Amino acid sequence: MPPAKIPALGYALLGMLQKPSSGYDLRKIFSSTSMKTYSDSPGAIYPALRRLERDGLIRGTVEEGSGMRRRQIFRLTAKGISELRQWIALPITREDVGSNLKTIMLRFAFSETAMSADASAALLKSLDSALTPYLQHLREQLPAMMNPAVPTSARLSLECGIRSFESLAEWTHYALEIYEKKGRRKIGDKL
Amino acid sequence: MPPAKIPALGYALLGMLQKPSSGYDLRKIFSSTSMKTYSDSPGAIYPALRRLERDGLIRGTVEEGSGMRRRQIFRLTAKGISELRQWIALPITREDVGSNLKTIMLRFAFSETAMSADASAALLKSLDSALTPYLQHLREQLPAMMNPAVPTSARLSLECGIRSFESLAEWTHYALEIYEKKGRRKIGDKL
DNA sequence: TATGACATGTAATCTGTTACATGATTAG
DNA sequence: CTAATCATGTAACAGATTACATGTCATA
Repeated sequence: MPPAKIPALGYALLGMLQKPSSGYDLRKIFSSTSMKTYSDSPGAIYPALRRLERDGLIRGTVEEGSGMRRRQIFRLTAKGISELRQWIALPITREDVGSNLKTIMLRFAFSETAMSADASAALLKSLDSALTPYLQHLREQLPAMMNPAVPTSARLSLECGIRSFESLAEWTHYALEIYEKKGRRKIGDKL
Repeated sequence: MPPAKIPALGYALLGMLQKPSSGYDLRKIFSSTSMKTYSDSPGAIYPALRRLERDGLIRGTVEEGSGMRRRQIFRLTAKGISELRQWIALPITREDVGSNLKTIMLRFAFSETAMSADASAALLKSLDSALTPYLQHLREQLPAMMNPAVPTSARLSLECGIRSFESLAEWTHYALEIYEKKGRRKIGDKL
Protein backbone atom coordinates (compact mmCIF):
# COMPACT_ATOMS: atom_id res chain seq x y z
CA MET A 1 0.00 0.00 0.00
CA PRO A 2 1.54 3.31 -1.01
CA PRO A 3 1.30 6.10 1.62
CA ALA A 4 -2.34 6.78 0.49
CA LYS A 5 -3.23 10.45 0.10
CA ILE A 6 -5.55 11.59 2.85
CA PRO A 7 -7.66 14.69 2.25
CA ALA A 8 -8.00 17.45 4.84
CA LEU A 9 -11.25 16.04 6.17
CA GLY A 10 -9.51 12.74 6.89
CA TYR A 11 -6.82 14.41 8.97
CA ALA A 12 -9.39 16.50 10.81
CA LEU A 13 -11.14 13.25 11.72
CA LEU A 14 -7.89 11.60 12.78
CA GLY A 15 -7.12 14.55 15.03
CA MET A 16 -10.53 14.51 16.66
CA LEU A 17 -10.29 10.75 17.16
CA GLN A 18 -7.55 11.28 19.70
CA LYS A 19 -10.66 11.04 21.81
CA PRO A 20 -12.60 7.92 20.69
CA SER A 21 -15.91 9.00 19.18
CA SER A 22 -18.75 7.85 16.99
CA GLY A 23 -19.47 9.30 13.58
CA TYR A 24 -22.39 11.12 15.07
CA ASP A 25 -20.25 12.68 17.82
CA LEU A 26 -17.79 13.87 15.20
CA ARG A 27 -20.53 15.36 13.07
CA LYS A 28 -21.91 17.27 16.04
CA ILE A 29 -18.47 18.67 16.88
CA PHE A 30 -17.76 19.55 13.27
CA SER A 31 -21.02 21.40 12.75
CA SER A 32 -20.78 23.33 16.02
CA THR A 33 -17.22 24.55 15.51
CA SER A 34 -15.12 26.12 12.80
CA MET A 35 -14.24 22.57 11.74
CA LYS A 36 -17.39 22.67 9.64
CA THR A 37 -15.10 24.04 6.90
CA TYR A 38 -14.06 20.42 6.46
CA SER A 39 -17.68 19.50 5.93
CA ASP A 40 -20.25 18.34 8.42
CA SER A 41 -22.51 16.33 6.14
CA PRO A 42 -22.98 12.61 6.75
CA GLY A 43 -22.33 11.96 3.08
CA ALA A 44 -18.79 13.18 3.61
CA ILE A 45 -17.98 12.03 7.14
CA TYR A 46 -19.18 8.42 7.06
CA PRO A 47 -17.43 7.51 3.82
CA ALA A 48 -14.29 9.26 5.08
CA LEU A 49 -14.38 7.18 8.26
CA ARG A 50 -14.77 4.02 6.22
CA ARG A 51 -11.74 4.95 4.12
CA LEU A 52 -9.66 5.60 7.23
CA GLU A 53 -10.73 2.24 8.60
CA ARG A 54 -9.99 0.53 5.27
CA ASP A 55 -6.48 2.02 5.41
CA GLY A 56 -5.98 0.76 8.95
CA LEU A 57 -5.70 4.21 10.53
CA ILE A 58 -8.75 3.83 12.76
CA ARG A 59 -10.82 0.93 14.05
CA GLY A 60 -14.49 0.99 14.87
CA THR A 61 -16.10 -1.14 17.57
CA VAL A 62 -19.82 -1.47 18.04
CA GLU A 63 -20.80 -0.43 21.53
CA GLU A 64 -23.38 -2.69 23.22
CA GLY A 65 -24.25 -0.90 26.43
CA SER A 66 -27.63 -1.95 27.80
CA GLY A 67 -30.38 0.50 26.98
CA MET A 68 -28.16 2.37 24.58
CA ARG A 69 -28.61 2.97 20.95
CA ARG A 70 -26.29 1.22 18.62
CA ARG A 71 -23.17 3.35 18.27
CA GLN A 72 -19.93 2.57 16.57
CA ILE A 73 -16.97 4.05 18.38
CA PHE A 74 -13.86 4.74 16.34
CA ARG A 75 -10.37 4.77 17.80
CA LEU A 76 -6.96 5.58 16.34
CA THR A 77 -4.74 2.60 15.63
CA ALA A 78 -0.96 2.79 16.13
CA LYS A 79 -0.67 3.41 12.42
CA GLY A 80 -3.24 6.18 12.65
CA ILE A 81 -1.37 7.90 15.46
CA SER A 82 1.88 7.83 13.54
CA GLU A 83 0.19 9.13 10.38
CA LEU A 84 -1.33 11.98 12.40
CA ARG A 85 1.99 12.88 13.99
CA GLN A 86 3.81 12.82 10.70
CA TRP A 87 1.20 15.13 9.17
CA ILE A 88 1.40 17.57 12.07
CA ALA A 89 5.19 17.71 11.88
CA LEU A 90 5.30 18.42 8.13
CA PRO A 91 7.48 21.45 7.36
CA ILE A 92 5.57 24.66 6.57
CA THR A 93 6.34 26.32 3.25
CA ARG A 94 5.61 29.85 1.96
CA GLU A 95 2.89 28.37 -0.26
CA ASP A 96 1.21 26.65 2.68
CA VAL A 97 0.89 29.99 4.42
CA GLY A 98 -1.02 31.40 1.49
CA SER A 99 -3.26 28.48 0.73
CA ASN A 100 -3.43 26.08 3.67
CA LEU A 101 -3.51 28.33 6.69
CA LYS A 102 -6.59 26.66 8.09
CA THR A 103 -4.89 23.29 7.89
CA ILE A 104 -1.79 24.65 9.57
CA MET A 105 -3.85 25.97 12.46
CA LEU A 106 -5.59 22.62 12.73
CA ARG A 107 -2.24 20.86 12.91
CA PHE A 108 -1.15 23.27 15.61
CA ALA A 109 -4.35 22.75 17.59
CA PHE A 110 -3.72 18.98 17.56
CA SER A 111 0.05 19.17 18.07
CA GLU A 112 0.19 19.37 21.84
CA THR A 113 -1.99 16.34 22.57
CA ALA A 114 -0.76 14.24 19.66
CA MET A 115 2.89 15.06 20.30
CA SER A 116 4.22 17.55 22.85
CA ALA A 117 4.51 21.21 23.76
CA ASP A 118 7.95 21.12 22.15
CA ALA A 119 6.40 20.00 18.88
CA SER A 120 3.88 22.85 19.12
CA ALA A 121 6.70 25.34 19.60
CA ALA A 122 8.60 23.83 16.68
CA LEU A 123 5.54 24.23 14.45
CA LEU A 124 5.27 27.88 15.48
CA LYS A 125 8.91 28.48 14.60
CA SER A 126 8.39 26.80 11.24
CA LEU A 127 5.35 29.00 10.65
CA ASP A 128 7.28 32.12 11.58
CA SER A 129 10.03 31.26 9.11
CA ALA A 130 7.52 30.79 6.30
CA LEU A 131 5.63 33.93 7.27
CA THR A 132 8.52 36.37 6.90
CA PRO A 133 9.16 35.87 3.17
CA TYR A 134 5.44 35.58 2.48
CA LEU A 135 4.72 38.94 4.10
CA GLN A 136 7.59 40.50 2.21
CA HIS A 137 6.14 39.16 -1.03
CA LEU A 138 2.75 40.71 -0.21
CA ARG A 139 4.27 44.07 0.72
CA GLU A 140 6.14 44.18 -2.56
CA GLN A 141 2.84 44.08 -4.42
CA LEU A 142 1.58 47.20 -2.67
CA PRO A 143 3.38 49.90 -4.73
CA ALA A 144 1.78 48.58 -7.93
CA MET A 145 -1.61 48.93 -6.28
CA MET A 146 -1.03 52.63 -5.55
CA ASN A 147 -1.46 53.33 -9.26
CA PRO A 148 -4.70 55.35 -9.52
CA ALA A 149 -5.86 53.06 -12.35
CA VAL A 150 -6.16 50.24 -9.80
CA PRO A 151 -9.52 50.36 -8.01
CA THR A 152 -9.40 51.24 -4.33
CA SER A 153 -11.18 48.02 -3.40
CA ALA A 154 -8.45 45.90 -4.98
CA ARG A 155 -5.73 47.77 -3.08
CA LEU A 156 -7.70 47.52 0.16
CA SER A 157 -8.05 43.75 -0.34
CA LEU A 158 -4.29 43.45 -0.49
CA GLU A 159 -3.93 45.64 2.60
CA CYS A 160 -6.38 43.36 4.36
CA GLY A 161 -4.21 40.38 3.54
CA ILE A 162 -1.08 42.14 4.74
CA ARG A 163 -2.72 43.17 8.01
CA SER A 164 -4.06 39.71 8.65
CA PHE A 165 -0.66 38.09 8.16
CA GLU A 166 0.99 40.75 10.32
CA SER A 167 -1.49 39.92 13.02
CA LEU A 168 -0.73 36.23 12.52
CA ALA A 169 3.01 36.92 12.91
CA GLU A 170 2.35 38.79 16.17
CA TRP A 171 0.26 35.92 17.46
CA THR A 172 3.03 33.49 16.54
CA HIS A 173 5.52 35.41 18.68
CA TYR A 174 3.04 35.70 21.52
CA ALA A 175 2.37 31.96 21.40
CA LEU A 176 6.07 31.14 21.28
CA GLU A 177 6.66 33.28 24.38
CA ILE A 178 4.06 31.26 26.23
CA TYR A 179 5.77 28.00 25.34
CA GLU A 180 9.13 29.43 26.35
CA LYS A 181 7.74 30.45 29.73
CA LYS A 182 6.27 26.98 30.13
CA GLY A 183 9.67 25.48 29.34
CA ARG A 184 11.42 27.63 31.92
CA ARG A 185 8.81 26.81 34.55
CA LYS A 186 9.27 23.10 33.90
CA ILE A 187 13.03 23.37 34.36
CA GLY A 188 12.44 25.50 37.47
CA ASP A 189 10.21 22.80 38.92
CA LYS A 190 13.00 20.29 38.73
CA LEU A 191 15.39 22.45 40.73
CA MET B 1 -33.34 27.33 -16.65
CA PRO B 2 -33.32 27.73 -12.84
CA PRO B 3 -30.71 30.19 -11.49
CA ALA B 4 -27.98 27.50 -11.87
CA LYS B 5 -25.64 27.16 -8.90
CA ILE B 6 -22.21 28.55 -9.74
CA PRO B 7 -19.26 27.35 -7.65
CA ALA B 8 -16.65 29.78 -6.28
CA LEU B 9 -14.29 29.16 -9.20
CA GLY B 10 -17.02 30.24 -11.61
CA TYR B 11 -17.53 33.55 -9.83
CA ALA B 12 -13.79 34.15 -9.64
CA LEU B 13 -13.67 33.69 -13.41
CA LEU B 14 -16.66 35.98 -13.94
CA GLY B 15 -14.96 38.66 -11.86
CA MET B 16 -11.69 38.39 -13.73
CA LEU B 17 -13.52 38.50 -17.05
CA GLN B 18 -14.48 42.10 -16.40
CA LYS B 19 -11.37 42.38 -18.51
CA PRO B 20 -11.78 40.09 -21.56
CA SER B 21 -9.22 37.29 -21.39
CA SER B 22 -8.37 33.87 -22.72
CA GLY B 23 -8.39 30.73 -20.61
CA TYR B 24 -4.63 30.80 -20.63
CA ASP B 25 -4.51 34.41 -19.40
CA LEU B 26 -6.82 33.50 -16.57
CA ARG B 27 -4.77 30.49 -15.63
CA LYS B 28 -1.62 32.62 -15.46
CA ILE B 29 -3.31 35.19 -13.25
CA PHE B 30 -4.79 32.53 -11.01
CA SER B 31 -1.51 30.70 -10.51
CA SER B 32 0.48 33.88 -9.82
CA THR B 33 -1.91 35.32 -7.25
CA SER B 34 -3.81 34.19 -4.19
CA MET B 35 -6.65 33.29 -6.55
CA LYS B 36 -4.93 29.94 -6.96
CA THR B 37 -7.09 28.86 -4.02
CA TYR B 38 -9.85 28.55 -6.58
CA SER B 39 -7.67 26.22 -8.59
CA ASP B 40 -5.27 26.98 -11.40
CA SER B 41 -5.35 23.66 -13.24
CA PRO B 42 -6.57 23.51 -16.83
CA GLY B 43 -8.78 20.59 -15.93
CA ALA B 44 -10.77 22.93 -13.71
CA ILE B 45 -10.64 26.24 -15.57
CA TYR B 46 -11.49 25.15 -19.11
CA PRO B 47 -14.54 23.09 -18.12
CA ALA B 48 -15.67 25.93 -15.83
CA LEU B 49 -15.43 28.39 -18.74
CA ARG B 50 -17.44 26.05 -20.91
CA ARG B 51 -20.14 25.82 -18.26
CA LEU B 52 -20.31 29.59 -17.95
CA GLU B 53 -20.62 29.88 -21.72
CA ARG B 54 -23.26 27.16 -21.78
CA ASP B 55 -25.25 29.16 -19.22
CA GLY B 56 -24.94 32.32 -21.28
CA LEU B 57 -22.84 34.22 -18.74
CA ILE B 58 -19.80 34.62 -20.98
CA ARG B 59 -19.14 34.38 -24.69
CA GLY B 60 -15.88 33.29 -26.32
CA THR B 61 -14.64 34.59 -29.66
CA VAL B 62 -11.67 33.12 -31.50
CA GLU B 63 -9.04 35.75 -32.16
CA GLU B 64 -7.45 35.61 -35.62
CA GLY B 65 -4.57 38.08 -35.48
CA SER B 66 -1.92 37.42 -38.17
CA GLY B 67 1.06 35.51 -36.83
CA MET B 68 -0.66 34.88 -33.54
CA ARG B 69 -1.47 31.65 -31.93
CA ARG B 70 -5.07 30.66 -31.77
CA ARG B 71 -6.61 32.20 -28.68
CA GLN B 72 -10.18 32.27 -27.56
CA ILE B 73 -11.11 35.49 -25.79
CA PHE B 74 -13.99 35.32 -23.33
CA ARG B 75 -16.17 38.29 -22.44
CA LEU B 76 -19.00 38.81 -19.97
CA THR B 77 -22.48 38.93 -21.45
CA ALA B 78 -25.16 41.22 -20.02
CA LYS B 79 -26.49 38.20 -18.13
CA GLY B 80 -22.99 37.49 -16.79
CA ILE B 81 -22.57 41.06 -15.53
CA SER B 82 -25.89 40.97 -13.73
CA GLU B 83 -25.10 37.55 -12.20
CA LEU B 84 -21.74 38.91 -10.99
CA ARG B 85 -23.32 42.02 -9.48
CA GLN B 86 -26.02 40.03 -7.75
CA TRP B 87 -23.38 37.71 -6.24
CA ILE B 88 -21.28 40.62 -5.02
CA ALA B 89 -24.26 42.32 -3.40
CA LEU B 90 -25.41 39.21 -1.51
CA PRO B 91 -25.91 39.96 2.20
CA ILE B 92 -23.14 38.74 4.50
CA THR B 93 -24.19 36.45 7.34
CA ARG B 94 -22.39 35.41 10.53
CA GLU B 95 -21.80 31.99 8.97
CA ASP B 96 -20.20 33.50 5.88
CA VAL B 97 -17.66 35.27 8.07
CA GLY B 98 -16.58 31.96 9.53
CA SER B 99 -16.50 29.86 6.42
CA ASN B 100 -16.47 32.03 3.31
CA LEU B 101 -14.15 34.87 4.19
CA LYS B 102 -12.02 34.40 1.11
CA THR B 103 -15.08 34.62 -1.08
CA ILE B 104 -16.23 37.77 0.71
CA MET B 105 -12.88 39.42 0.09
CA LEU B 106 -13.05 38.41 -3.55
CA ARG B 107 -16.49 39.96 -3.84
CA PHE B 108 -15.16 43.13 -2.24
CA ALA B 109 -12.16 43.24 -4.57
CA PHE B 110 -14.50 43.04 -7.59
CA SER B 111 -17.16 45.35 -6.15
CA GLU B 112 -15.77 48.70 -7.19
CA THR B 113 -15.28 47.90 -10.88
CA ALA B 114 -18.36 45.73 -11.24
CA MET B 115 -20.60 48.14 -9.34
CA SER B 116 -19.48 51.31 -7.57
CA ALA B 117 -17.56 52.68 -4.60
CA ASP B 118 -20.91 52.96 -2.84
CA ALA B 119 -21.47 49.24 -3.32
CA SER B 120 -18.00 48.56 -1.86
CA ALA B 121 -18.82 50.65 1.18
CA ALA B 122 -22.17 48.88 1.55
CA LEU B 123 -20.40 45.51 1.50
CA LEU B 124 -18.01 46.70 4.20
CA LYS B 125 -20.92 47.78 6.39
CA SER B 126 -22.58 44.42 5.86
CA LEU B 127 -19.33 42.69 6.81
CA ASP B 128 -18.98 44.83 9.92
CA SER B 129 -22.51 43.92 11.03
CA ALA B 130 -21.81 40.21 10.63
CA LEU B 131 -18.42 40.49 12.31
CA THR B 132 -19.65 41.89 15.62
CA PRO B 133 -21.80 38.91 16.68
CA TYR B 134 -19.26 36.46 15.26
CA LEU B 135 -16.46 37.95 17.36
CA GLN B 136 -18.69 37.89 20.41
CA HIS B 137 -19.40 34.22 19.79
CA LEU B 138 -15.67 33.46 19.59
CA ARG B 139 -14.89 35.44 22.75
CA GLU B 140 -17.55 33.51 24.64
CA GLN B 141 -15.68 30.28 23.94
CA LEU B 142 -12.50 31.56 25.58
CA PRO B 143 -13.38 30.98 29.27
CA ALA B 144 -13.97 27.27 28.59
CA MET B 145 -10.49 27.08 27.08
CA MET B 146 -8.88 28.46 30.24
CA ASN B 147 -9.60 25.12 31.94
CA PRO B 148 -6.15 23.55 32.56
CA ALA B 149 -7.43 20.26 31.06
CA VAL B 150 -7.59 21.98 27.67
CA PRO B 151 -4.22 21.90 25.91
CA THR B 152 -2.51 25.25 25.47
CA SER B 153 -2.32 24.81 21.71
CA ALA B 154 -6.10 24.51 21.44
CA ARG B 155 -6.60 27.69 23.45
CA LEU B 156 -3.97 29.51 21.42
CA SER B 157 -5.71 28.46 18.19
CA LEU B 158 -8.88 30.12 19.39
CA GLU B 159 -6.95 33.23 20.40
CA CYS B 160 -5.45 33.29 16.92
CA GLY B 161 -8.92 33.28 15.42
CA ILE B 162 -10.09 36.06 17.73
CA ARG B 163 -7.08 38.21 16.92
CA SER B 164 -7.45 37.69 13.21
CA PHE B 165 -11.12 38.70 13.24
CA GLU B 166 -10.31 41.70 15.44
CA SER B 167 -7.75 42.74 12.88
CA LEU B 168 -10.32 42.23 10.14
CA ALA B 169 -12.78 44.46 12.01
CA GLU B 170 -10.13 47.18 12.30
CA TRP B 171 -9.39 46.95 8.60
CA THR B 172 -13.12 47.21 7.86
CA HIS B 173 -13.33 50.49 9.75
CA TYR B 174 -10.16 51.78 8.11
CA ALA B 175 -11.52 50.91 4.67
CA LEU B 176 -14.88 52.49 5.41
CA GLU B 177 -13.16 55.72 6.43
CA ILE B 178 -11.37 55.81 3.11
CA TYR B 179 -14.65 55.48 1.23
CA GLU B 180 -16.23 58.17 3.39
CA LYS B 181 -13.37 60.55 2.64
CA LYS B 182 -13.78 59.79 -1.05
CA GLY B 183 -17.49 60.53 -0.78
CA ARG B 184 -16.88 63.90 0.89
CA ARG B 185 -14.26 64.83 -1.69
CA LYS B 186 -16.71 64.06 -4.47
CA ILE B 187 -19.34 66.31 -2.95
CA GLY B 188 -16.70 69.00 -2.39
CA ASP B 189 -15.74 68.85 -6.08
CA LYS B 190 -19.27 69.69 -7.08
CA LEU B 191 -19.38 72.90 -5.01
C1' DT C 1 -48.61 4.48 20.60
C1' DA C 2 -47.18 8.12 17.88
C1' DT C 3 -43.86 11.77 17.37
C1' DG C 4 -39.50 13.38 17.14
C1' DA C 5 -34.68 13.19 17.91
C1' DC C 6 -30.82 9.81 17.63
C1' DA C 7 -27.50 7.25 14.75
C1' DT C 8 -26.27 5.57 10.62
C1' DG C 9 -26.03 5.29 6.15
C1' DT C 10 -26.81 5.34 0.47
C1' DA C 11 -27.37 7.27 -4.40
C1' DA C 12 -27.14 10.73 -7.91
C1' DT C 13 -24.78 14.32 -9.32
C1' DC C 14 -21.23 17.67 -9.75
C1' DT C 15 -16.71 19.46 -9.41
C1' DG C 16 -11.78 19.31 -8.94
C1' DT C 17 -7.20 16.84 -9.37
C1' DT C 18 -3.83 14.53 -11.77
C1' DA C 19 -1.83 13.32 -15.64
C1' DC C 20 -1.65 13.03 -20.22
C1' DA C 21 -2.48 14.65 -25.33
C1' DT C 22 -2.35 17.84 -29.26
C1' DG C 23 -1.01 21.27 -32.49
C1' DA C 24 1.13 25.67 -33.37
C1' DT C 25 4.80 28.95 -32.87
C1' DT C 26 9.24 30.87 -31.57
C1' DA C 27 14.35 30.50 -30.10
C1' DG C 28 18.67 28.53 -30.58
C1' DC D 1 15.57 21.58 -37.57
C1' DT D 2 14.45 20.40 -32.94
C1' DA D 3 13.42 21.79 -28.49
C1' DA D 4 10.83 24.50 -25.64
C1' DT D 5 6.91 26.99 -24.64
C1' DC D 6 2.29 28.55 -25.81
C1' DA D 7 -2.62 27.52 -25.78
C1' DT D 8 -5.90 24.40 -25.55
C1' DG D 9 -7.92 20.65 -24.12
C1' DT D 10 -9.44 15.35 -22.46
C1' DA D 11 -9.99 11.14 -19.45
C1' DA D 12 -9.95 8.67 -15.24
C1' DC D 13 -10.66 9.10 -10.80
C1' DA D 14 -11.55 10.73 -6.01
C1' DG D 15 -14.21 13.40 -3.06
C1' DA D 16 -18.04 16.50 -1.59
C1' DT D 17 -23.01 18.04 -1.66
C1' DT D 18 -27.64 17.22 -1.56
C1' DA D 19 -31.25 14.69 -0.63
C1' DC D 20 -33.23 10.81 0.70
C1' DA D 21 -33.68 6.16 3.44
C1' DT D 22 -33.69 3.26 7.60
C1' DG D 23 -34.24 1.66 12.13
C1' DT D 24 -34.00 2.74 17.22
C1' DC D 25 -35.10 4.73 21.33
C1' DA D 26 -37.26 8.33 24.58
C1' DT D 27 -41.17 10.93 25.89
C1' DA D 28 -45.65 12.74 25.81
